[in-house]
Amino acid sequence: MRRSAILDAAEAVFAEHGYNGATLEEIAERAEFGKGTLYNYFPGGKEELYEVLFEERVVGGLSAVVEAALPDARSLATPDEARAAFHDFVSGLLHHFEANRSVLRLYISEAPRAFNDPDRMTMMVRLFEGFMVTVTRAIARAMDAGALRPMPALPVAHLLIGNVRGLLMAHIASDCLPAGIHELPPLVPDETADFITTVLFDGLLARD
Amino acid sequence: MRRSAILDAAEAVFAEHGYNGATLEEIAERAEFGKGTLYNYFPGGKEELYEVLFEERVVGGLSAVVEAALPDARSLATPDEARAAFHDFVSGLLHHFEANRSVLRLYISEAPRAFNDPDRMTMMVRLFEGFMVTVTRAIARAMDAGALRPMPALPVAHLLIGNVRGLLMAHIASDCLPAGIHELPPLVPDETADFITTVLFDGLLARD
Amino acid sequence: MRRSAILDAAEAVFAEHGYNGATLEEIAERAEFGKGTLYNYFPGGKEELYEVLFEERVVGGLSAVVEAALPDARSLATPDEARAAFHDFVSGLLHHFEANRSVLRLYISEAPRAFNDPDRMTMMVRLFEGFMVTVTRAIARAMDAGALRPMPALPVAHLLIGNVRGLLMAHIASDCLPAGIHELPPLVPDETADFITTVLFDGLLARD
Amino acid sequence: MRRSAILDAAEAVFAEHGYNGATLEEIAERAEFGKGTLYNYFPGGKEELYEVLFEERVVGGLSAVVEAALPDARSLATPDEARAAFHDFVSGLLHHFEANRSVLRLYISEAPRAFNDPDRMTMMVRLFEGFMVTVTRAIARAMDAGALRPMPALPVAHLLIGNVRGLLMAHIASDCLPAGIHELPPLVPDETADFITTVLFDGLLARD
DNA sequence: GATGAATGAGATTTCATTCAT
DNA sequence: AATGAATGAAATCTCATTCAT
Repeated sequence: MRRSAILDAAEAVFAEHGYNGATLEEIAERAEFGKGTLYNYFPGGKEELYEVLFEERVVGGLSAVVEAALPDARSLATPDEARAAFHDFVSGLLHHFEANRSVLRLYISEAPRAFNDPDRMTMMVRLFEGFMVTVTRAIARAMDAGALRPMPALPVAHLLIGNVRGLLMAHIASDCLPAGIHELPPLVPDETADFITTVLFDGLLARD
Repeated sequence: MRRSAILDAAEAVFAEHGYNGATLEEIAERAEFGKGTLYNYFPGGKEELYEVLFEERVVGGLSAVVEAALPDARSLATPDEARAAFHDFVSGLLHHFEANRSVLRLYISEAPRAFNDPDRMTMMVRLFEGFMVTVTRAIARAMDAGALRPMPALPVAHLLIGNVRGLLMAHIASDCLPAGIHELPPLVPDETADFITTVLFDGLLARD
Repeated sequence: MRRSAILDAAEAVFAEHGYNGATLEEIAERAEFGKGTLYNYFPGGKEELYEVLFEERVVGGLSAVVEAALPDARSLATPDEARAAFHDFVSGLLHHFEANRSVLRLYISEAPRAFNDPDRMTMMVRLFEGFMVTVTRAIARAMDAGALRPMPALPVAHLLIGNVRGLLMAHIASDCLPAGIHELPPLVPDETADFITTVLFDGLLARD
Repeated sequence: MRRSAILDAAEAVFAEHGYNGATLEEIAERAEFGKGTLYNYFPGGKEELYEVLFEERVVGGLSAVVEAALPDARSLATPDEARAAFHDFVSGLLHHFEANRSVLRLYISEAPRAFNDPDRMTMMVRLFEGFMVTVTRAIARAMDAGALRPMPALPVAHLLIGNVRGLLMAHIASDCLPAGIHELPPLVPDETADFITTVLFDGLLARD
């Protein structure tokens, strides 16, 4: 209860100001707690708050999405099945992030902090490992079944995630802009999922 | 001379520690200058150093690559021409980043700082605008010529960039890891460019 | 019952970490009470705990020793009687502290805290007054009886106490040291009492 | 210059409030420096300030005294020579501390902090080692020469130091007291040295 | 121009104490 | 009487920036 109120506040403040710009003062204030209370729930302080947020909210959310869309039980044996499944996955990600704007901000803007510190990077890799494994396994299954062209599955997974992240970055960039500088149409999850799925499955080349 | 020695030092230190972790002390030391001297060359201090670095090195490098591979003069009228041109582009990016590791680190891990501050974001969008416009225009040309399937060109540009960034992120992540946690094969620019081009142009679906 | 369980815990924790290093959290934990309960028994909090400990355990113990060895009723009329009595006193102190290591730690390392605060110093002086008076009176009696050389009795009392404290400090110092740095033989109360008594009564000068 | 101004301020503040009660704020204020300046001179912060103070001022002062009074070259072959030398030593200590009140306060009230931390204790033992060795060696020489009764020299050194410290503690205690609670006459270094020397060399026993 | 000592705002963190339950 | 979550004052320490030399 209290714990999640603190996490809510931390999520908002980290998303708005970034890890370094966020102050415990502001988090405590927004949570309507004293500063010291944070340390009762998260003795590790700022860093622990950040990690828990990533674990529970960022990765937790992504995992829920991937497990809903790409369970091991789902058949990916035909091109249509594969396309439908990955469409669901991409669409799920977009819906999830649309509904959790500040989680998205955390993911996009704060995850790269890990590149400056091996410990943080190790933590991140561990956190995202399950997620990546599930995605990669689904891709491999579809390839094994002959639905997808045989390729190294892990790089394909990175491409897929990179596609989603690329579009999301472009879209939240506009949130941060004063006005009309960026002309992207609003992100409509299902249309965007169609778009990504089409490019990725059918390729950019014109066909007759 | 001095100026670029300072920038070299700043590039290295920002890349290693991130914007917040970098100290002017260390930059000055590595540049073999006094701290005060930095302010003669970059009166705006740390923030200006960061901006100049992005402008001259990150964006400058990207622009050189895109202009080499996708000049307006290059014909993109047939699928093969388009494929070859974009392959050159991706390959150029990968080669550039392979040769400029710390620029890559800046691009991947420090650019997202912009999401926490509208001013910085505006700057970033301006800086990257030319680059994005050139990529987008090339895509649009190939579509207009019938080489590529007609789609909104800007989102496709974001996808393309996102693909490259996704793979690069995965690769520099392993640099930051203790050992053997991540099993990606070493990034070979031309093979990786083949891979990205194939997926993007032909799609993942198996074809007979 | 409860009260003394709390004092036991406080004694241990103060002895181990010093006044400032001790936390009520740890004291409560070791006493197996809630933190709030401490305030039911010792409304003055940390400071009161410390004072009570000094009064009941440090000074209380010292007073018991001095009253056993140097009661007003004990005859100190001859050199042998005086020597025996003070030997008993010193030996009693050493035995007491040997059996109460953490009381000793409190006495040696935490009493000096009083020097930083007149109120605490006043308290300390009051607490130790009875003890010092008894020692001083015994010395004065022995002097009046002609057993000891006439000298100002109070400074002699400080010397005597200082001797004991000096050796004790040297000995507990070795407890705190990593290994073999300090070469003092183990403190054997009766031998050490012999030693102190000999020096103090007979002097260091060689005699024939 | 600056460095010693900071040390002067730190000495005064530590002496007045003790290690824990002292704040860097107050030290900086008294030194008429900004807080940050302290860290230019003493990067280790409060702890380093404290260590340097002990090394340079407390131990440095004691070593100067002991080397002046008890150099290896001084003959301690007869009782009179020994008595004179140790009288000089005690008198030197008392003069030194009379002239350096806050150094005395540091020595008396802050050195015991070491008992709560092995690292600090190790440091203290190292710092005081040279001093103790010199005193002990002088005692041993006097014993070897037959001037003093043969006894273990190190414990005798602790007794001697303990005597001085005991009297000093009694005297600075009165400084901390409101008024007239403590009746010690003012400490007159040479008389007090006579007193200590007499007790220690001739013993307390009355002689005819 | 070059320097680096000085600065102090501002951040994180600790913990004695309170008080509603 | 017993509790321990909540509190926030207060402490240490960092570092971008200034400016006299």
